[in-house]
Amino acid sequence: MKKSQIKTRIAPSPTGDLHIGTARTALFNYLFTKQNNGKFIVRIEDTDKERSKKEFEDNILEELKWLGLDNDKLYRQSERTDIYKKYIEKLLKEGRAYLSKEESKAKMGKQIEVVRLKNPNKKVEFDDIIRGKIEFDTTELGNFVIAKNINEPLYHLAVVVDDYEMEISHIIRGEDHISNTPRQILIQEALGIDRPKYVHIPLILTQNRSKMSKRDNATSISEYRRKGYVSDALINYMALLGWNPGTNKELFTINELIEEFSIENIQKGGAIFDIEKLNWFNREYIKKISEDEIFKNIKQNLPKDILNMSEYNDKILKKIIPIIKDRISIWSDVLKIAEEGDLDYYFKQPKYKTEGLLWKTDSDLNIVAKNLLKIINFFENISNDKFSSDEIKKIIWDFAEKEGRGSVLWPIRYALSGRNKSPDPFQLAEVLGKKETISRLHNAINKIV
RNA sequence: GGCCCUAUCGUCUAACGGUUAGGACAUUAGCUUCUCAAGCUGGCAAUUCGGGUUCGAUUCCCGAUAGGGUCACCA
Repeated sequence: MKKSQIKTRIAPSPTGDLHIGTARTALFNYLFTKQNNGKFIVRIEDTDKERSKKEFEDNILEELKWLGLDNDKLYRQSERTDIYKKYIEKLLKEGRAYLSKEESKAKMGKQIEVVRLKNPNKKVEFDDIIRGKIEFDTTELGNFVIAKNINEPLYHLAVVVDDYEMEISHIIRGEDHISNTPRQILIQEALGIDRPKYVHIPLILTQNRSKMSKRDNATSISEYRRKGYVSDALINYMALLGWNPGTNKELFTINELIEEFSIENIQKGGAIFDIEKLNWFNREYIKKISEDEIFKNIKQNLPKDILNMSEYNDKILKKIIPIIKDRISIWSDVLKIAEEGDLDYYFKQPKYKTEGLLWKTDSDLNIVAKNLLKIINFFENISNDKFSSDEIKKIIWDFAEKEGRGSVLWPIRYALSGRNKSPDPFQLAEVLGKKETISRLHNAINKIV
């Protein structure tokens, strides 16, 4: 066995979409491997014919690719039965395993013949790079089954054989595999093969501190992708779940992660998955994305009612990108905002009740009308190309100051948006343009008189 | 229940055996042009408990407690 090269693997079973925990394990393997110029292997563990599905394999591969965790080599256990058979026969021939006739547990009453390992019933001790020595008494394991028959290996046998054949140097996997390790070591010893290095990383936990399982809400990478998380944000967040650089730095590119990652800094205890923090990371990444890319993503998440309205056009959407950008954490928030009615008014005259034009303590709509008329006057005097937020503000500020900011600003903003909450009136006016702004102001006045 | 792993703010975490126990998210107050968002400034908030070892334990050891994982003819 060549020892010099670092070789790692992840071994997902295609019984579900790529799980967030598997993705994080893949990431740690990937970072460690790339840092050491090693090889990262993906091995699809599909020995269970009943539960393995091609669609899940496709999903796993697809999402790993989306995350940027490319593998150097892909294997499928279902294509390697001949190899396992050789090892099972060896074990049988050397008396380290035996055939056992017994009643099927799966199918009551059916007689079958399984392959069991002869357990030497000894204490097994192994070193875990992040946990130190771990000791087990394997007696309680009994003569466990390693294959359903000579052609159908079970998990433990297949894993041991593959890790050996593929020359895996470091097995970096979830903590839930600690208890599997002694079994696998027993098989290695029966086979007389070398032991790889073990690294058991902490689990990702749900809010109630239990292992994230498929039945929990959002556990597949696909779901996060669909909701509009950015892959780099997901990577960054997952890297910091259970690992830290030892400094206060939190934002990392994948290359920085490869550079700074270290197994020694991996945490021992499980980490709760915190969607709020992930959202924060996602915002940070959205900030860095180019206008074009943002535009594309926002448009994709716009509901049909907006896209299909006659007033819709890309120009306006482009203008409100900064406004939207500040209000979303993930792309699907665009849809949420739209559904709450906070986007319509950029495209068409909003409907609203006249009383809404009144600022808090004010009660006289006639004064509102008078003020709006005055504002229209100001606006008329601004040339089209100077109709910008800053300019508008400069021109009406003194007047607003004199009449009371709320009394002036609120009606403008409300006349333009028809909403109690919106961006400020200057921004709105700029987006809408001189003509539309003035038109909406006139509309408001007409409603009053 | 057996075996195994783990234990710092609500959450993710930092701290050669000596720090006012630090940062981030969340939260909270204030500021910033009316409302919102963003931004800025400040606040609240933790070493599970009990024994040791030590001049001195978040840190080392033991125990308790709590949480988690695992106990297949799944992986």
